[in-house]
Amino acid sequence: MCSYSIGQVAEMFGLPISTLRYYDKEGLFPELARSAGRRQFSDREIEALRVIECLKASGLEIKDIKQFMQWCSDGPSTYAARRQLFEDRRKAVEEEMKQLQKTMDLLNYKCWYYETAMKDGTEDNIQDMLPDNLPADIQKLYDNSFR
Amino acid sequence: MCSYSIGQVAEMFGLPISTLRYYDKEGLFPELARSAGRRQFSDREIEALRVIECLKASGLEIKDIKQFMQWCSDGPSTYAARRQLFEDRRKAVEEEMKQLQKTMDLLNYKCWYYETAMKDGTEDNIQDMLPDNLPADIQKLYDNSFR
DNA sequence: GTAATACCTAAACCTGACTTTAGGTCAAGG
DNA sequence: CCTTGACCTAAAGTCAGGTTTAGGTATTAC
Repeated sequence: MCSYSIGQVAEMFGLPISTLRYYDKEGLFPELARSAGRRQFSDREIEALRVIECLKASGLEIKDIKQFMQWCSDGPSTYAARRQLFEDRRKAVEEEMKQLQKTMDLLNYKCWYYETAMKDGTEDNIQDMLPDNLPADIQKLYDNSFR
Repeated sequence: MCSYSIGQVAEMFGLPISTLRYYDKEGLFPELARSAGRRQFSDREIEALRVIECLKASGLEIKDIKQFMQWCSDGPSTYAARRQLFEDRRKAVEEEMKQLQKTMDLLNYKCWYYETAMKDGTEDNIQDMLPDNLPADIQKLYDNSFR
């Protein structure tokens, strides 16, 4: 069984030590061991940290991550709840990716817009032709970013 | 030329009125007109708001969005800066999408994990076989989420 | 004329996720 | 011995991005 000090874990994950202490205080490591007052991170906590980063990236709040970690300590009776959580996060991330694609479409449109403006020396030409006589692929980018 | 009240714009964008006032206070509508003290949003501000939502979704902070809006008021001399901003945002969003894909991979792995655990009634079997004898596609999901 | 709406400002407040500060313990090295 | 380094706690501070509050104005509907 290997265990790591808080400093080693901070190094491994590129996180400040204060963040790990904060996570612990918020209940994200319900089974974290101590030796002479010092935290001893085991492989369980290393894997937990990977999941914490994933759930955070999916948009979950700390207090809900805490709930999940508690479920993990509660054993097999919480499998269904844990599975549902990951399902829900999957849906949320899918939504987020769709949103980001719309964002990307508008960014691409704007890049084209300013390239054209720089060629012309003015944006007036583009602005006037906004309705429909701009290149079909460009118009599509602009439209996609709406809905 | 049509103009909209703050209430109409809030309705159009599904935003609280207080948010629009806050954006205005932060300098996001440098050319916003007033009539008898009331804000009059024109098509310029409507388009600005679309861009604000896009830049926000790309991860840009309010103070940097303000800078961009200022550039827009400053005329053609800022075309290059504006273009560069959108380029940079495009890169940032690309990165974010890659990150989200890794997140998605781990979420998918975890969904499979708990489905299997529920079939088996325990997660011990899965945990023990973590190294390499799990289905290749599943192992890949787990690995992908690392780097 | 008076009451309901829709707007206005400045300033205080809120939330989540950390970070910083101040003061303390403990083990190893010179 | 005593100092350095790595750890500890509780509590206060920070920051972005708003939201709420308190008090006021102007227009419209009866």
